[in-house]
Amino acid sequence: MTSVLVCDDSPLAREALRRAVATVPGVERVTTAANGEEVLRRWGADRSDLVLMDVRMPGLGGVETVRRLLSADPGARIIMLTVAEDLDGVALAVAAGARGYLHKDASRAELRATVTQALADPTWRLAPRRLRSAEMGAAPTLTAREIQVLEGMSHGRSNAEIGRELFLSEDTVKTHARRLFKKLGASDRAHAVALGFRWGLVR
Amino acid sequence: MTSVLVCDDSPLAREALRRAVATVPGVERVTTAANGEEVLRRWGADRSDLVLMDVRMPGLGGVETVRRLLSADPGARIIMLTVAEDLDGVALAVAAGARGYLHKDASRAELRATVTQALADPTWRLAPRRLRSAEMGAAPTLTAREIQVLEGMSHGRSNAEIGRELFLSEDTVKTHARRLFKKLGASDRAHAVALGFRWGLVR
DNA sequence: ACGACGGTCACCCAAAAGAGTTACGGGCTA
DNA sequence: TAGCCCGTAACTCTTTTGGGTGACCGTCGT
Repeated sequence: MTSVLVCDDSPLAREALRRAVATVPGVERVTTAANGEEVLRRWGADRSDLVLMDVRMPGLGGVETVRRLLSADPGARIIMLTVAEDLDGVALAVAAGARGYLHKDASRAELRATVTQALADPTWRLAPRRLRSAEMGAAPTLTAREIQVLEGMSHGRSNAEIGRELFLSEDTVKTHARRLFKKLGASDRAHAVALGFRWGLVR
Repeated sequence: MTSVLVCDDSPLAREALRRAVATVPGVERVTTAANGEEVLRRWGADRSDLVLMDVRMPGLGGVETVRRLLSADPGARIIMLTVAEDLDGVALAVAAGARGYLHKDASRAELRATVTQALADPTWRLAPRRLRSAEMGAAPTLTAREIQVLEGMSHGRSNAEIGRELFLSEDTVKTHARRLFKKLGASDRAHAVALGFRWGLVR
């Protein structure tokens, strides 16, 4: 009897989570709790295989609940739920023994994948997936020259300056620039530099 | 001989951190490394009492470096440095054994307090303080508007487009642009975007 | 051997950017 | 209250950019 406990103080979020978790293959029962106290109170009589818990809750916070739950039952598997960059909460919860965390704005698929994983592997720890939206995976390939030009741009040099530096004519630099814009899908040099940073092509 | 090792791939941040840490009472030596490999390579011959390490680094990431460093020397004390909502990194690093973390935009006082605490108490763990004030070292302070304009630039928008987006005239956007260039020491928008990334002002 | 690609360069042209300057109102602070 | 910074805006003037296009020469792989 595989059961999951969802704990969140917001009824909307709780319900949404309950429904999402219920669609995970293998999950036969999903119970909910509105706060940490409720989780602890019921844990003795009714344990679940996995707990999804909001980091930020009124009363006992998520972190304190993790601590108490684990001291009562060291085998409890807990995944924290978090909105935004709740660094403190997540870090503390993980330090306290939570297995991982999920962004609340993670996709349903994301949530299900993580829950599936956590249920399948009792030793599972921290496989926090953050959706990299669309295009991640197709890293644009710039030539060495193009990278040099992009780097020049990132150092605030004009095309003419880059040309002097690389012993090229300004026109050639412009050609490289145009080509790398195309490859990166950049609309101008500032955009190209930003994309370069985001892709890890320059620093 | 109390020594601290600062590891960050960004020369700007590294230098700023080095200077800030050097002002902590009791710290006699501050060494720096540009990447995880360097830290590990030097650790055998030259250990420090505390390591400040960027979460996000090329090559061995901060997290992997933490793992390896701790498996080599379980007593190593490490504090992660992070920009923005680097949830994955921080959570992983803490799970791997880092003692805590610091936002890169924490104030200098913040940084010093945490380093002092970590050095004073070998058992210290996770006292992540988040302060707003900013200006670590020479970190330029941009106004909200200026950041918005910089972000617009990083998305490849023209001044006119940014203006439309923010309900400003193009001329006003240009004014903000000129001012933020001055603050960042940028020679053009591409340079400004690069510096924004290097300082962690945009992503 | 042909084609694709990369590196080099040139020319034209419209649009954008950047520098300099001025200005006004609001808010905070010394 | 005077000063300073911020946000807003406009104006001028010069420089730079970016797009389009065409071209020549290697190298590589098919």
